Amino acid sequence: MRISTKGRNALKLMLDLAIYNNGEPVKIKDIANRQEISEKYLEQIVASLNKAGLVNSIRGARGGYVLAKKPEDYTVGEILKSIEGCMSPVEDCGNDATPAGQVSRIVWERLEEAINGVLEGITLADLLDWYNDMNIDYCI
Amino acid sequence: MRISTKGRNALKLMLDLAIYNNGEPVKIKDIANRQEISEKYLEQIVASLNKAGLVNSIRGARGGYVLAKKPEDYTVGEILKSIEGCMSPVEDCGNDATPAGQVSRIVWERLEEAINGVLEGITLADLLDWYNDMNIDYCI
DNA sequence: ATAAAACATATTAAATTAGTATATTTTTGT
DNA sequence: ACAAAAATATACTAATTTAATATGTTTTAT
Repeated sequence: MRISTKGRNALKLMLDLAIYNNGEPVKIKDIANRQEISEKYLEQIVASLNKAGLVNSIRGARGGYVLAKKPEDYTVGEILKSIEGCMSPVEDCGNDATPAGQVSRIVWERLEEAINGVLEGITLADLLDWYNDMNIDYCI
Repeated sequence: MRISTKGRNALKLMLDLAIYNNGEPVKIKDIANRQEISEKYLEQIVASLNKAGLVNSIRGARGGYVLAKKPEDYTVGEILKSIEGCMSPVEDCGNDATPAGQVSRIVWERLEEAINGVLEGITLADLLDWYNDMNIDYCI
């Protein structure tokens, strides 16, 4: 019942993009240094985010990535789902036709609903706010 | 973000024990046939449940397993946890000291709370009720 | 005694995860 | 025009986890 490190790193990457969200594209190299994640690994992750349309890429020298929309318009759920597929606790929506399987499905459905409730209820803007609150000391 | 099949089979096993919960010990062989799960695989699973004290075993011929307490006294959470360890979405309770890591932790904490809320809120007796409701047609 | 059951341990095969490695393409600055 | 910097693409690998299977042993009722 774990979120993969890939998913967690995707969230960090998106938060980093939100933090450094001034017109300039943000380089993977810089994110890699700041977040202490391998550059090549991050490239794989951002490729998925790009394919999902969550980020825009600018190629070539002075290129990088920018958010495709405003931080408040991303939910944590959509970011994680772009990496992990759906957040269901069982695959195939648990299509186990046995009696015990059908009974269990009620559990999995309630669980998925609760998970989605949390993840759709938190936006990238929330993460950014928390980040800023956390660093309020350094801003005096 | 998946519940393992081992965990799901553990839940089916416990439900089966609850269904056939008349003084007699229930044989793994019978559970295996009813739930269509390999006998040897089930033995591994029930060994964990036994170690966790969730079931009692009766050895020897005519032996088997019985629930250690009443169905209403088991939560789905405790059953799954005895197999899967804790249900936290990140290991080590997410002790990532980086700023982005600390912000992410808020998400994981809320998620774990929601997951536990669901899983601790459903008991084995609930599963049994749902099972009986499901089969109400056959009881006429 | 023997059969039926739990119990114990080792092995395996496949899938997943978490990366590395290598090369190509695109764009900017000089 | 050219070099450097960046994204993009693809292939590979090593470790771990998962989902079993296999082989035996111990215990107990009949």
